[in-house]
Amino acid sequence: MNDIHNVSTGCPAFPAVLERVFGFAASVQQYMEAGLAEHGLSRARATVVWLVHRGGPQTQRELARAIGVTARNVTALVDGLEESGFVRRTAHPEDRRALLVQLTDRGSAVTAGLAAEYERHSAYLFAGLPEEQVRQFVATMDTVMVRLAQVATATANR
Amino acid sequence: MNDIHNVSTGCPAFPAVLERVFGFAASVQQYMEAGLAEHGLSRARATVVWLVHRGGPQTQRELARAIGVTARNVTALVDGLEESGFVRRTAHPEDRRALLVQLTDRGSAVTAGLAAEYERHSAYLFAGLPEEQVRQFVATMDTVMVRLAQVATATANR
DNA sequence: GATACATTGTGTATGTCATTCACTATGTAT
DNA sequence: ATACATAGTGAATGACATACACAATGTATC
Repeated sequence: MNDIHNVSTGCPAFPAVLERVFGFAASVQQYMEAGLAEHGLSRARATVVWLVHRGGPQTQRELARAIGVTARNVTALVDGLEESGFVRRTAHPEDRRALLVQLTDRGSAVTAGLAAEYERHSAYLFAGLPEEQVRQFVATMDTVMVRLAQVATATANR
Repeated sequence: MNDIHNVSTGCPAFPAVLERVFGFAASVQQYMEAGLAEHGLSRARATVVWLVHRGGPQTQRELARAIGVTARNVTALVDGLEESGFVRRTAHPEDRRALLVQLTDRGSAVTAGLAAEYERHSAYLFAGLPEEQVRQFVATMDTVMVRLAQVATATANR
C-alpha cells in the first residue's frame, strides 16, 4: 500500500488533471507575486518576512532551515530586506555568532496590509461557491499535498 | 457585479484558504521542478520544450509571446536548450529574419517520458478519491483561476 | 586549560532566469 | 526609395540560489 508503482488507476477519466494543476499553481504564484511586488517585496523576500512575522525574531540559520535554502542565501535576502527597511539585524542575547532578524515598523505594517488585502481578495475568489465545495477543495489540496510529499521522498530514495 | 470591492463575504468560514492555496501552489511547483530536474530541465526551459511539443516548430517571437517574457530571454533559453541537445534552430522557410525552434529526437523522447511519468503520478495523487470530488476540484480551480485573472486586471488598471 | 569539533554568518565565484537598451538584418507599406 | 515595423542578439544589470572557503564563536572532551 501507498506504493506509487502499483496503482489501480483510480481516476482514468481525467487524463490532464495534473497539467491543469500545474497551470493553476502557476496562476496562483503569478497572482501572489504581483501582490507582493506592489509592496516592494519579491516571493523570496516575502517568505522571510512572513516567517519572522509568524515566528518572531529568529536567527538566519533558523530561517534557512525553515525555507529550505542555504544560509548564504538567507544572508543575501536579509541584506536586501535590511536595505529596503523591512527587517533589522540584532545581536543574539546568548549566542554571539548568531544574528536575530526582526521586523521593523514598516515591515510589520506592510505585512499587516498584505494579509488584509489577501483576505479581501480571498473572499472574492471563493464568493458564491457553496461552503461545502470550498471545504472539499481544501481537503483535496491537503490530500494531494501529502501524496506529493510521498512521491518526492520515493523518487529521492531511488 | 464582478466588482472586487463590494463582496458580501461569501465565505467567512475559511480565514486562511488563500494561504493554504499558496502553500499548495508552492508544493506543486516544487514537485514539478524536481521531476524536470531529473531529466535535465528547468521550469523555464521545460516551458519552451512543452510549447514546441504542443504547437510544433515555432519562432522565438511566438514563444516569447506565449510565455509572456521578452524575446531576449527566449534567445537565452533556446541557447541553453540547444547546447543540451533538446531543441534545434532551423531557418524559417519564408521569413529570413526568423528562426524556427523544433525538438530534437532527444527532446521528443524526454518530453514523452515526462508526460508518461506525470500521468503515472497523477493516477497516484488522486487515487481513491471519488470521481465526483476530482471533477469538482478541477471546476473550483477553474473558477478561482478566472477570478484571479479578474483581480489581476483590476489591480493593473488602478 | 588545551584540544578538537560543530555551528553561525559571510566573502568570492558561478549559474539560471529575467529585464532594458542598442543594434543589425530583414520584411512591409507608402 | 523612403519610412517604419519586426526578428533575433550583444552588452549590461539585477534577483535568486548554489558551492567552497574562512573567521569568529560555541561546545564537548581529555
